[in-house]
Formats: sequence, structure tokens, C-alpha cells
Amino acid sequence: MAGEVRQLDDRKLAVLRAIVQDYVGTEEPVGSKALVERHNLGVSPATVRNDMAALEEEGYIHQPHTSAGRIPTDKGYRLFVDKLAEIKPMSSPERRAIRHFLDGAVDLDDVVTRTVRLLAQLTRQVAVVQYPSLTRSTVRHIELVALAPAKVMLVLITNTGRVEQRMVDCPGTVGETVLADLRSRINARAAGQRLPDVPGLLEELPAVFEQADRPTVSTVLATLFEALAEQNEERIMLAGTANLTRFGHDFPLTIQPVLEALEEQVVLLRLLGETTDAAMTVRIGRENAYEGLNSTSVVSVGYGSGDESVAKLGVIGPTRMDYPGTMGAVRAVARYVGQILAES
Amino acid sequence: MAGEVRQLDDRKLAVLRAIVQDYVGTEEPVGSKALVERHNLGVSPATVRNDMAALEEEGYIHQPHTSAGRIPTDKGYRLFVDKLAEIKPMSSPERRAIRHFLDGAVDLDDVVTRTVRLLAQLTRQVAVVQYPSLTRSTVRHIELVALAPAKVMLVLITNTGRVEQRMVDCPGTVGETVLADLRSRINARAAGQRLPDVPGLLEELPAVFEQADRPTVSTVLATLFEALAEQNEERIMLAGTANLTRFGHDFPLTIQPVLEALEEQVVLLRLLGETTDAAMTVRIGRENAYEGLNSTSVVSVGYGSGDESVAKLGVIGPTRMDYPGTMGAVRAVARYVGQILAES
DNA sequence: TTTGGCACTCGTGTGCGCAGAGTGCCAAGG
DNA sequence: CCTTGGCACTCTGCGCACACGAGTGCCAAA
Repeated sequence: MAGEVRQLDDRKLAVLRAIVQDYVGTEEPVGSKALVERHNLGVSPATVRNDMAALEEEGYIHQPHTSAGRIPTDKGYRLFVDKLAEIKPMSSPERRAIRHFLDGAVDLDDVVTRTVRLLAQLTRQVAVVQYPSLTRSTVRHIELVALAPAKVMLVLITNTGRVEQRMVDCPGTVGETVLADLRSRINARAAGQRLPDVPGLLEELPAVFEQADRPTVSTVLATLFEALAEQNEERIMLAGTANLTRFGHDFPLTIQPVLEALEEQVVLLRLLGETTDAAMTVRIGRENAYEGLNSTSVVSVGYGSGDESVAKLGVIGPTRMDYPGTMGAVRAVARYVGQILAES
Repeated sequence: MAGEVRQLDDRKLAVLRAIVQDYVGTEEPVGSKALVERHNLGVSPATVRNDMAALEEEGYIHQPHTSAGRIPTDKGYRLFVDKLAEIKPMSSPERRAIRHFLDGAVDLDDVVTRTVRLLAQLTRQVAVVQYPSLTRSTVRHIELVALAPAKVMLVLITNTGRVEQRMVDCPGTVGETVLADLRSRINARAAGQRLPDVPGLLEELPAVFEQADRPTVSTVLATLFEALAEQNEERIMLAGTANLTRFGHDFPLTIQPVLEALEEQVVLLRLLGETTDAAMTVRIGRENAYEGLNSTSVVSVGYGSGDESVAKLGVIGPTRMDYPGTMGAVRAVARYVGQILAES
């Protein structure tokens, strides 16, 4: 009654930290005796037991049944991540390996593929990498190609190296000169602009052309705007699903919903979408909106070619994961991918 | 000693067929008594037992331990697939559903995505679809775009709707007129040709240009040839991994190597590559070259836009799968995808 | 060649007891 | 007031014995 948010003793926090660390290591409920043996807390098991009782009272830990050790709750992990743990920086050989592995990439697809594999390997968990989003990118070039008298192909190239193409069925035959004119006018206005800004800049373009060509111009522009707006085209790459087998003992039950979630791009996109841009986000257990991922944690962060983030990446693993290590790996990989993208 | 290839009785074959069917249904070793009850074989359990002993002698079935029922061996499934089973045609509502589901596709990516999901859903197994291969396709159009004074972007569009793009760093500045000339000459010779034939047709193109432009032309062509030749760029799409959870009871052991295999595009490509083009191929258990898939079967078939196949698709499931149904679904989906591609 | 009978094998499920781990509580000590 | 050692209690997991039942192989008879 004295207050929901009772202040926890320093030692109690140390005990919680020790419990999380031990449990992550052994995957077994940890008892008071084992704790004092493995960490030099300077107190007796009995004292630790009292602290544990308090921690349990507050909902940070929980015991599967009487006479078993304690395991952290989602709330316990949350406190651990927020207050008790420090992101573990990668060792310098690790950093060199990351750098070296990513440097070999030849194009955007390759960058993403390598990144996701690397992340899966480093964390030994499932890795997710979102392709650089169209929304944040800028136009590098827009190309129009006449494929048939009334068929034009539109190619959009962004500064992140991404390419989108669309077929346009025009209302009438398209002259090569008109097409060339349109192409140069579009590029003159749109090149270097952010994708969402482009429609506004091209709005009055049809008026420049002769009456007869306006329908064609409008059709092409409509398709272009559609391509620009299409948020849904956000693509995602996955790796490390085999790591799911290390999840737990109660197998099919835990793994199935996770596999199902991983197949739904929409779910993954929403998952990453919740990341608050630059800052690293950790969603623990039931904090995840999607029910199938209630017993997993998601660590995600934005990455970008310059100072601001164009897409996100992260890993998905059991709530019982090595948070400091995972966060370190995620942060390091995001940084290096950003650098690679900036260079190209 | 009378001969390894002893002729099997008609009834023994019927027994084998019944064993396979029952085992696939129940996932439990099937005994003689249960067999005569569920199939009207017109003989007594004792007779069936004799036949079973013979079948086991020949290696078609096997019992996990004394006093357990029999389960088919790889060899047994092989005989079943080759001689005892008929591909089960899809029912007409099923066919309509397939047609309807695939008809909604808007571009090649969408076709492949829908196909792989559909196949996974129909068979309740893991589905694999290969993108229409570059090798078998023909050139629809090749586009060259000057992005910077010495930087050209090359876009290759195939008749299957696939788009490949490459950056070309030219040895010197590239004039727009030269580029236009090169573009039209390339397209005049290459359009409509099969990809592997294109290099031969363009071989002597540099000679047509002025001395000063030849290095540039050669560089562009080299990149084009590279893009054409790049077999490795074969892409593959997966779906239905969540169905792996229905694999068996001895879980992590079976599922892990399979998940690992599924992450290796190379393995999947080789797997599909073994398909003998048009004919449906079934690889059972240890017939699969890749070790991790030794307890799975792969059913695959080619599909194509016209009369010949441009790529392959298939499903991967436990050796204990419903072969007739799976083969029916695979065949039906392959046919409809072919039709869709032919229409576009 | 088929069939019924019969003994045999072997995996599975159940009940019991025991050991071990871990707890909560209490009374004594700093 | 916090810490500590002691102690009784409560679980789980494991080993074991046992019975059950499914399924077989074999044999002798039809």
C-alpha cells in the first residue's frame, strides 16, 4: 500500500541482474545458493532469498513452482535492459570481420543479403533487414523507355541504389521526341528530390505539353506517383530461421507461431515500424503487438546512408536472450551498413 | 538367391499400397489387423503378415522394433510412387480457386509470391518457386542511361518481365549520341533473342564504332554479357516454413537441418535443378543429394510460359507425405502459372 | 496357399519411493 | 533493523517394477 513504485535496494537490483545473467546462460531457473556461488555478492543465500521474495512481490521474477529457482519476467527483463545492462561493444577483431564481410558487397541486394546473414550469425538468432525505404530516399534518375507504340516502361532509380520499374499502357501512340522531352523535364525537376516531394513538383507538367500529348503525359505521371507512393513495396529480408531450433524445449508450441509471423511481411514491417527511428528499440515478450511473438523479444534500430535513417534492421529471439551482446551486434551492424550505403 | 528382383504378388503390392496410405494418414506404424479392417483385402491378418514379411525381406517396409507395426522405407515409397499411385487431379472447385488466386497478380514478383503461397497452402508443406530463369528467356529490351559523364546504367528486360540492372563505369566520357546509337544497335540485334545467344550476335559491334568510342562500347558489352551469363542470379522464393512444425515428434533433430538447407539458395537451386525439365520429379529421402534433406521428399516440376519450361517449382515435405495429392497440386499450380505467364 | 491359434517380444503407461534442489520461516546474532 | 544459519516443507525428476496390449512369427490344420 505504501506505493506501487517502491524503490528497490541496490543489492536487490544486483540480484536481479545476476538472475538474468545466470538464467540467460544456463536456461534453468536459478536458485539462491547457485547465485552466491557464481557472483560474489558478499551475502548469504538466506539474504538473497529475502531479496528474491521482494523481487517476486514486485513482479520482476517468478518461480515456475514452489521449490524451483526463479526466472525473470518480462518486467524483469525490461528493468534489466533499461537500468542494469550496458550495450556490449563489439571487440575490435569482430568489428574488423563485420567491415570486411560487408565491404565485399557489389549492389544493394548484396548489401542487404550480406547484412542479414551477418546479423544472424553474430547473434545466433533470426535477423531481419528492411530494404532502404523509398519514402526516405531521393530520386537519382527516372528513365522512360518505349517498348511498343503505346507501351512505355518507367524505371525509377533512387540514391540508395534501389530500382523500381512499372509498365505504362498509354492512351495513344507515344512519339519518341515527346518521350525524350518528358524524360528530360521530369529529371530536371525531380532529380535529387525526396520521393514524397516529387508529385508536387511535377503536378503542372502536363500543361507544358501540347493538347494531344497531355493524356499520355498524365498517364505516365500517374504511374510514377503510384510507384512513389507505394509504401507496400517495402521489402524485407530474413535469415537465421534455423536458429529457432535453439529456442526452448517445449518445441512445436513456441516455434510455430514464430515461423508463421516471419512469413508475414506485414507483421515484420509493423514490428520494425515500431522502432523509434535512430534509437535502439527493445520489445520484450508481451510488449510485442503481435500475439505469436509474445514469447520473443525484438531488438531493432534504424540505419541510414547519412545522418538519418532510411530503413530498419533487427533480430528476433527468445525473451531469454543475451541483451547486451545482441544490442551490441545490432548497433554495430547498423552502423557499418550505414557507412557502406553512404560510400556507394 | 533366386533373384534380387523377385516378382511381387499383386496382393503384396496391394498390401504395400495400403500400408503407405494408412501410414501417411495416421503417422503410426500399421499392423496387420488394422490393415484388413480398414481395407477390404479379403484375406485374414495372418496372410497379410506373411506378405508383410516378404515385403520386409525385399526392403520395402521396416519395423521400428519387434512387436510394432510396419512403416514404408524410401524404397517402399519409391515403388508406391512409380507403380501404385496415380496423381490425384484437383477437384474443379480447387482448380477454380487456383485460377482465381493467381489471376489477381499484377507483376512477375506478384505472380511468384502468390504461386509459392498457394502451393504451400494447398500442400500444407514447404513450397519453393524459382523465378523464370534468365537462360531460357528472351530479350525484350535493353536500355542504357547516362547517369554521369562516365557512368552508364544498363537495364535488361526479359520477356518474362524480369529486370536486371547494372552500373557501368566507362573508361571515358560517353557522348549522348554514341549512347543512343549503341542502344539502338544493341536492341536491333538482340531483341527477341534468347539470352545465351546474345553475346554471339553482338560480338563484332565495337568494330562498327569509331576508334575513340570502342573502349566504352566494349566495357558496356562486357557488363551486359556478364549480366546475361550470371546464372547465380537465379532467385528463389519460399513459403510455408511454418508447416515444418507438422513434421514429426522428434523435433529439433529433423527440423534443424531442413531449415538450414532452406536458407541456402544454392542448395535449393541444385534441388530444383535436378528436375528433368517438363516431367515431374519425386526425390524420396536419401535420394536427395543434400544430406540435411535425407528424411524429406521433394516433388518438383518445370513450368513455362509456352510449351517449354523456363523455371521450376516444387514442394518439400516429410517422406511420409501424401504423394498423389501433393503431385496433383504441384502439377496443377505449374500449369496455371504457365498460363498466366503466357498471357502477360 | 490360406488361416486360426498361440507363445513371445517389446514399447508404453502407471504407481511408488527416494533423492535433491530450493524455498519460506524463525530465532539468534551483529 | 538487517543478516544469517538452521530446519521443515514441497515440489520435480528419476529409477524401478509391473501389468497391459499391440503386434509379430511360427506352426499345424484346412
